[in-house]
Amino acid sequence: MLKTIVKNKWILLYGFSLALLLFLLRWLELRFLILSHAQDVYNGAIALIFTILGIWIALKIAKPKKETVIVEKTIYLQPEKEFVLNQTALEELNLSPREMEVLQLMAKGMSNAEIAEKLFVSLNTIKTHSSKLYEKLEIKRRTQAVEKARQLSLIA
Amino acid sequence: MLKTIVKNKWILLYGFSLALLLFLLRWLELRFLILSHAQDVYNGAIALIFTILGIWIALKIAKPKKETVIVEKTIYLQPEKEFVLNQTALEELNLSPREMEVLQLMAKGMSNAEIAEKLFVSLNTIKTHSSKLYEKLEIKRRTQAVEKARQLSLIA
DNA sequence: ACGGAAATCACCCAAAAGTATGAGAGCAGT
DNA sequence: ACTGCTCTCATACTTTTGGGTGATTTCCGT
Repeated sequence: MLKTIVKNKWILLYGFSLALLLFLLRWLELRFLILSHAQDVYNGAIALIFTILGIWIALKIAKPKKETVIVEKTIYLQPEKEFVLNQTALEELNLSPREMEVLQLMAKGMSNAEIAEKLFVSLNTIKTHSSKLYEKLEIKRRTQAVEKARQLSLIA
Repeated sequence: MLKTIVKNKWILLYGFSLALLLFLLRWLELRFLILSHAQDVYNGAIALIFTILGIWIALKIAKPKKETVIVEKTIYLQPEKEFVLNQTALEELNLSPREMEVLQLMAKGMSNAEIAEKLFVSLNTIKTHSSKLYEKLEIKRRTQAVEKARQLSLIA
């Protein structure tokens, strides 16, 4: 059942890619035809395209004229205490590397979706990791995870 | 359909890479063909001239960009072992007493429901407080609140 | 080669959190 | 008395998070 679905996705995506490809080829062909039949149109197209290209290049490369607005922002810096990871607690909890990673990103206030994106995995995967994390830490919520991890010196 | 595509990043990337590659090859081929024609120099000239024209236009048109320069005023806090509430930051944020209370309970890993019970108000009230809290702290989520409050030494 | 752990992902459902909006009560300063 | 702020609560809706289950793949140790 699941296998079938996965297979279908492949086919769908393959078809999509193929369609895109054929479209591009067709477009190139058309361009080529214009070249051999209507030189003027072709020249015009070149002119237009390269004008746009020029504009684009200029906008990309040129240093923007700047109008500087200065905003002052106060930043409070906590002098770093040397963080020492609690190796003992870590081993006792038996967290996997990936789980630790997720825990750390969690503690930074990232959402599951953000973590998923950062680690380049799916949202579901992060959910699985976090669930196991909660199990191992014997907690219920993500804020408790952060709290507990801090207490155990698992994170800074 | 879209959901499916998003979920299969690898497949999507593969499809795109393939399409891009083939497109590139086609483009090179076309370019070679063009080079064998007589019109090329003329076309090249047009391209060059209009590129330059485009650049010129862009430079003329370009609006000055507003650039916000944030000047960071760093303040180092004393390296104390005991927790010292950052009074300055607290005043700047303009958090109400109730909001502070909620923030502290949040940091302990309590859920909104638990906080509501503890403070003997309704869940909706806590939601209102937390929303305002997020607004004032310029954040989106509860874990970020804990993180930020800790950085600012608003909580232990 | 087999078993187990880890990592990945899916689907469904439920709970918690968050957003938007409105509104009333109380309190302090002008 | 008027204004502004805080605290309170509600309703309705969306998003995020968490729980449970099961599948697949890879890698590691026996």
